Amino acid sequence: MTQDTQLPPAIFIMGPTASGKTALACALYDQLNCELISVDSALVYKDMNIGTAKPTAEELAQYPHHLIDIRDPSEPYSAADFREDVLSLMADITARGKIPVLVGGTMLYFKFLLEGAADLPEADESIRKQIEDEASEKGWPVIHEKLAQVDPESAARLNPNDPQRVQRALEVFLITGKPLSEHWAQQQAQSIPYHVIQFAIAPKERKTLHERIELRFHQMLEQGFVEEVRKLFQRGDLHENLPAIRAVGYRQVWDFLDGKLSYDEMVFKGIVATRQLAKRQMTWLRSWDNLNWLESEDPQLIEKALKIISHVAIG
RNA sequence: GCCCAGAUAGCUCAGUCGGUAGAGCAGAGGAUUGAAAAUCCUCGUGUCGGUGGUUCGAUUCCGCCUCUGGGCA
Repeated sequence: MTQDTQLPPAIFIMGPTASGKTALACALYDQLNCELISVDSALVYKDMNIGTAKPTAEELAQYPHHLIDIRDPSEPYSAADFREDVLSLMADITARGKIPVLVGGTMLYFKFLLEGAADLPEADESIRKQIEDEASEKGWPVIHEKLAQVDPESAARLNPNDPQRVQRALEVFLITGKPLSEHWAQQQAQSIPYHVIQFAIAPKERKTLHERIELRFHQMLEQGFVEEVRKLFQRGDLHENLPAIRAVGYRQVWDFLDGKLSYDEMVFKGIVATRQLAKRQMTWLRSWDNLNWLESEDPQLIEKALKIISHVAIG
């Protein structure tokens, strides 16, 4: 990726969950002429506040974030939706003479923004259901074989046990009559029209991150996380297959409310799921290009970030 | 004090009719194109509680000891 300093600046703050991204973003908001955009697949949902570690209403009043509370938990949001929303927001913010500051842990969203995405149809619930019904009857390997007949390239790439991707590849073919691999081949290289300064923030030691995650999960429970999920549970129109209800912590509390887990099991599995999320986020970050790494526990954190920003973007 | 059952990977446990052992979970690494806080892949040496005996060979059989459950007094 080339960094063209003629382009307007944008700042990314990425990192695993519980690493202190929000605090850094708010500190930058105090120092820079900027607007904050959340890059988080769970913060988009209304009525999911405690378990997503969403900034509080007071914090949001002082530090407004775009792309928070923009969907009901019953309405799925996607990486492509994000790409469209964020590009339009970034253009508006830049037009106001401000710097867009993107903060979050949903790495696929950042990737879509940086590298673009193929021109593909959006999810089709009826086709997905049709594929799922067949899969539950015959098993996913049979669906994979079916995919191999129409899109051998994708089938070779995908594991037969990966229902989500096998389903998506077949879905794309059924909607467009063209294999996913062909859509990819036709994809145009898209570069982001901003001069992006990217920060990654994480504790120095994995152990520290694990401690922060465990502490935070217990704090969420004290703050009424179970009651928050109970309200969603009692609505009656939500279910475990929705992206919102599959979110870390929500899924485990949901299973507790459904009688599938004891309270202690819920707590253990909730913490474990959060650790595993953080691990996957770190995997993205390790091979990410052009990162400026910051340590969560560094007392000079904000100064260091500001120095890099003034160096690269303003100075 | 006596009887019974246990003691094996970080945790829960399986197993070896005697040839030094393997699952699940946890953990680690990786992948990631409209669900991504999702989904998937790879990775298992540990005085088999201690000690003595039998044996070519004991984690496995036997004795004793320690600890943990449960029962009887």
